[in-house]
Amino acid sequence: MGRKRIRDIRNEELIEATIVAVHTRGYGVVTMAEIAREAGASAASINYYFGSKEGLMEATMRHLLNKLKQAMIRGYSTADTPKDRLYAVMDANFDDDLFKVAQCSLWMQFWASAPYSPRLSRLHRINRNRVRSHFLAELRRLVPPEQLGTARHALQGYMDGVWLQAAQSDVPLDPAKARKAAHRVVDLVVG
Amino acid sequence: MGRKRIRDIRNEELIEATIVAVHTRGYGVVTMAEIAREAGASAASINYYFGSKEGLMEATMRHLLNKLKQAMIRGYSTADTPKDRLYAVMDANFDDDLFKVAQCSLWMQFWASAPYSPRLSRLHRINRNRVRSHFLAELRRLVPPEQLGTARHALQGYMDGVWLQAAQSDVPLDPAKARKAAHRVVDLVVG
DNA sequence: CCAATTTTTGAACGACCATTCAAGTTTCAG
DNA sequence: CTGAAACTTGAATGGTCGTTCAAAAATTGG
Repeated sequence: MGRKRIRDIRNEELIEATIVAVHTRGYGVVTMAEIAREAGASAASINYYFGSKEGLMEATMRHLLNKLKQAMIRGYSTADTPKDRLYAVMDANFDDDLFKVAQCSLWMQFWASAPYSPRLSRLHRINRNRVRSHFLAELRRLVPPEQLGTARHALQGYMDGVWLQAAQSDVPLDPAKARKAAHRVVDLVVG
Repeated sequence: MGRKRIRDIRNEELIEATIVAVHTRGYGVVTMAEIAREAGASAASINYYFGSKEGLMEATMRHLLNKLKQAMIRGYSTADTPKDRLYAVMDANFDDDLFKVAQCSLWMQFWASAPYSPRLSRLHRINRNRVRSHFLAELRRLVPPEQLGTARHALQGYMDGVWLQAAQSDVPLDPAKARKAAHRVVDLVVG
């Protein structure tokens, strides 16, 4: 099992380097060599670990999706009322660990290229459905049935929109502020 | 002036082909040859008209931004109350001419790559500021000052979010339905 | 119909890049 | 200590793509 350690360490280093490199150079144009330099490794060693550039990208996306999932679980564990759980869904997306410019940027770029990669679009769809059903489950208890679709649409759209803007920010983000703003939008929508 | 005609016709044809090709293949990987084939022309002739690939992309973006601007002006001309003008801003973004999968897709991909191209990011910033100030101008008359920021944020975020989702759709969009939904969100936010 | 201008394109060029591979270096179980 | 397994990398490979350019084709004004 000692054998597995190095692989795990390298994986994480390379994924972190990927996040930084994709953010600074752009998903479409970043090269293996640039990612490798960011990680202090060689392009060949990335292929040794991830098989290909696409494999690296998929692994990086999985890493981010997992962060989101963990934040969601963490939030749910201390939320008792439907509205608190609605807040929790929002808070997970604006978690301190997730709501950073580089990560929002990466997220958006994965999003933009997901339709052209079966491996990425699958991840994307799974995540989107999970968020959607969380929203619906809580909203069902908070708004009349005829407003359900509109409310879900408004909240999920808002979330996406904020990430989109965050990705373009040239100053560090303020996750706590974003959560406050999100709560106010929730209040606006569910009354 | 007969001299200008051919150039204009070709420009439009090539831009339309660009929209289709970028949508089907992805901004990051589409090639000049693919765009040319879509337009029934050669890659070399695109350079003759637009100078470079980036020039073509900028021209295509300008084309879409102009469509949005026209739709906005059209909507404003028949809106009398602040709320009607707020509807009009939304309606412009979900105009029959604009709210199509290929165009939403293109829009989003431009968005994702704007930070890495000075020419594109300039266009992006200008458009974003125009939409923002339209929202603020109308909202000022509809919500109390302390809710102004939240309301603007919620509506603009919603708009972006819907485009984002529309870009991933695998069925044709229904602009009229999108406008109705947007109106309901506006009602939800400004009461 | 002619010459000048505009438009089109095939082919060539030059640069770039993901991936592979053979040859090294490091790590570690026994 | 030792040999095998894990890890690393520089260089080579094969391919792709944007751009250029010279020459051909089409258009236009006179």
